[in-house]
Amino acid sequence: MATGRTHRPATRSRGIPEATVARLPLYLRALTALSERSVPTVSSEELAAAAGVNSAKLRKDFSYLGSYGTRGVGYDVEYLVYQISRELGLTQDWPVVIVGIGNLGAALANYGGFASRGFRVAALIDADPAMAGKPVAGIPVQHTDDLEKIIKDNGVSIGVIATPAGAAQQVCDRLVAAGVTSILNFAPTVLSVPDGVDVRKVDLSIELQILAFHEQRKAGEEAEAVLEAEAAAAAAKETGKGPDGDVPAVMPA
Amino acid sequence: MATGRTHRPATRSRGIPEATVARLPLYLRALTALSERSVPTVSSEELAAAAGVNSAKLRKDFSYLGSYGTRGVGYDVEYLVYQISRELGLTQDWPVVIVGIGNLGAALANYGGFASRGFRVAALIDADPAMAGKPVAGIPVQHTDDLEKIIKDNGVSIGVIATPAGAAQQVCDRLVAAGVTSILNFAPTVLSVPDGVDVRKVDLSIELQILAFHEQRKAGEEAEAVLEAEAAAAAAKETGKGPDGDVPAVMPA
DNA sequence: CCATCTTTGTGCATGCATTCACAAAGACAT
DNA sequence: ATGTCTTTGTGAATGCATGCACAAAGATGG
Repeated sequence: MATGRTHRPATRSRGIPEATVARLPLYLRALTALSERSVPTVSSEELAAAAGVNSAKLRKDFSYLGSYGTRGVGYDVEYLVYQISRELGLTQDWPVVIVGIGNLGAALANYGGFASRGFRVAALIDADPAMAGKPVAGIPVQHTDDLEKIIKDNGVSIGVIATPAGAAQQVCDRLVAAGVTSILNFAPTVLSVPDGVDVRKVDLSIELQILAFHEQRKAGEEAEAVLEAEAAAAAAKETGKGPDGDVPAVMPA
Repeated sequence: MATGRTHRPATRSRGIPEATVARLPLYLRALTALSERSVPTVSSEELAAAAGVNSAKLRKDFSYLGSYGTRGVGYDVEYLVYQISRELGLTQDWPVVIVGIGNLGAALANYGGFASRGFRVAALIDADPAMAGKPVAGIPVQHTDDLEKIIKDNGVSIGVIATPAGAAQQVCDRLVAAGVTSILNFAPTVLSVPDGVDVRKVDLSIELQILAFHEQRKAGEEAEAVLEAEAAAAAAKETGKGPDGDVPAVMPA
């Protein structure tokens, strides 16, 4: 942090909970869709459904922003879009650099939703001299040597790292030294950064592994249920009594 | 869920907390790196540092898996790699399909970390007939028409959606109907799925918006700190007393 | 102007996650 | 063996997030 304080002692920070912040973009997206359909107002129930959360949570989330709803009616869509945008800092322009223009970096550069909401790809940077000058998504790739200058000239404070894992920490260090204070990391590494720099991580392989865990659990439970059912059937045969009714019926694989 | 029960009543599920599951891949990656360097054992402190968490959390996480450590020594790296892999279901092969082979889909297909850990790209699927047959990452793209057959023939239970937002729900429905029970969604939409199907979402633009929020907050606090410092300076001038020592020194921008 | 009906905003209870702090376990030296 | 030293595993305390349930607010119709 620029002041050298890690956590300033709760001075006035209106303190929107992190979990709420993470949902605001979701609401914003749903609201934008409503706005495009010229829907004037929306109830917490409807909006919650569109955003995939429950309505009590949504109302509590909004309560942190202030009282923007009208009882008996709902929320004014346009007004709420504006308030959330402002709260998220999307009413200003955020220049972003993407470092590492491989498959993923190129995909990110081409990603439309990037530009749509206050974010602007200010530069693409790659370590491969052969890439330099080549346009990707209409933007010429620049060489890593100029990283610091690019950051400073464009006033960039958000950087996206899409390099191989091995290069990520080094790139990160240079970004931070040049003044970047928020980093979105796609490389499969834990980045270490000084206090005051935010890092968010997007990791393909981790997401898949979490899915695999649940997938396995589901398979295991199913097998277990089959065993239970068989045991129950055997017991029934044994004692002459039926199953206790609490065992779900399952088709043996 | 195949049994029709949404939450089976805590029957035996050894109940590893979700937050822990989400960290296991992180530990696994750190452990794999250690394993490659032939490090035999590691303490919770060291491993925690490598994974970017604190050691108490790590120990508690591992305690859900069982007692695999040795007091006074630490954890056996190889053994732990095996245990976590098994717990995550990575000792088996998970065929995966990627639907939507645009920039992002292609990047995912080319992503190495994909194949490395138990996951195998079984097929690439796209709605564009012009793509059909074209190889991406060495795998020929197949047409959406054959989606159901592909899923069934390959026994796929995990699907990755990298289509535009508009197509995502429809693709999702077809995947689920064909037997997929875990979905990794890159499209910026809320997917609705029946009970028993897991969805995880990766959303670029949401991550950036969260960063923007914090970035703005930092800027705001800095400005506020400047104001405070100025006020304090003014007050000091006024009363002849110095600042109270609790106000951080700041360089005015 | 009053009654009714809808929908918000929030106090409260509950449950999950994190962190602390320490006793118990074991290695290792003497 | 015995004592020391390291490091785990875990009870207990705290803090955060979720969801319920309802009172208060306001719209709307008669």
